[in-house]
Amino acid sequence: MPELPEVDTTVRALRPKVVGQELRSLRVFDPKLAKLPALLNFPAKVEELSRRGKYIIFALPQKLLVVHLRMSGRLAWDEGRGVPKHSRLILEFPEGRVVFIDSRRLGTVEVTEEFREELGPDALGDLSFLDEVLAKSKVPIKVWLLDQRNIAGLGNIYVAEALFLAGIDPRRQASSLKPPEIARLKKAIHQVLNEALAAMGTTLSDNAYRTPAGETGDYEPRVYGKEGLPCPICGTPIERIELGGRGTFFCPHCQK
DNA sequence: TCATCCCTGTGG
DNA sequence: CCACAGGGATGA
Repeated sequence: MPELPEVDTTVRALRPKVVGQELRSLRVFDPKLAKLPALLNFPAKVEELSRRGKYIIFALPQKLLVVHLRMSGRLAWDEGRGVPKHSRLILEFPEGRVVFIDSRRLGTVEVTEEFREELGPDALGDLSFLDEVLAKSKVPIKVWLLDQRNIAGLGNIYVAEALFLAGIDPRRQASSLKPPEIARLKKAIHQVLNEALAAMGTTLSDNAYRTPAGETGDYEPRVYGKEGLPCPICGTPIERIELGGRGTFFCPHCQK
């Protein structure tokens, strides 16, 4: 579910709750995560909470607790004591707890000493590197933008949205983009991400992403998931194709 | 570079 | 029942 805006919203909401607080214990509800508690010494003060791409990093003394939400994961903050449905892990703090809820159980949590993921530059940062790098790749631009080693943070929704705003067909070879198109793409990526951040992300369906406080994200996609519905610009029905094994939505008239 | 797999839930 | 799902690792 979560892409950069959802992860960033999660981190910003949790930061004031956990930074400087003592992590008292981990409660595990999924055998896949059974080894985690033994890897930490409790209590462990949270020194920092940060985002790298779509990863969430709790910095503890000498250790990093690294969470990736994948498709259906989310982090909730509450002061309750029960175990919410689909809980996989609970981080206990004196004044509340972070609950890792993940119905599909594809999310990952690990403890390491050093963050070692091959991530491209953050999608929210300076995108001037695209000028040079896109020219070298023959893969469809949609597939290129989804690869976190190229650019970190974009996922299936916001790639679709950015390519729509930029007026670029997702099937185009990355190397075929002309300078004006790349300029439009950079602008579109930042616009879409900033819109989504302002809306606290995208909640597509009921049981999906929520902020840690349980609020929905109110970003409304223009083309993602809109197959058959009229393009918001020209009215042409939005098409759905498959690219890189993922559903891909676009306007065949506006995106060339 | 592609298919397959990891999992479970939901909607048509 | 099958198709599909906001992600990513893996092996062919």
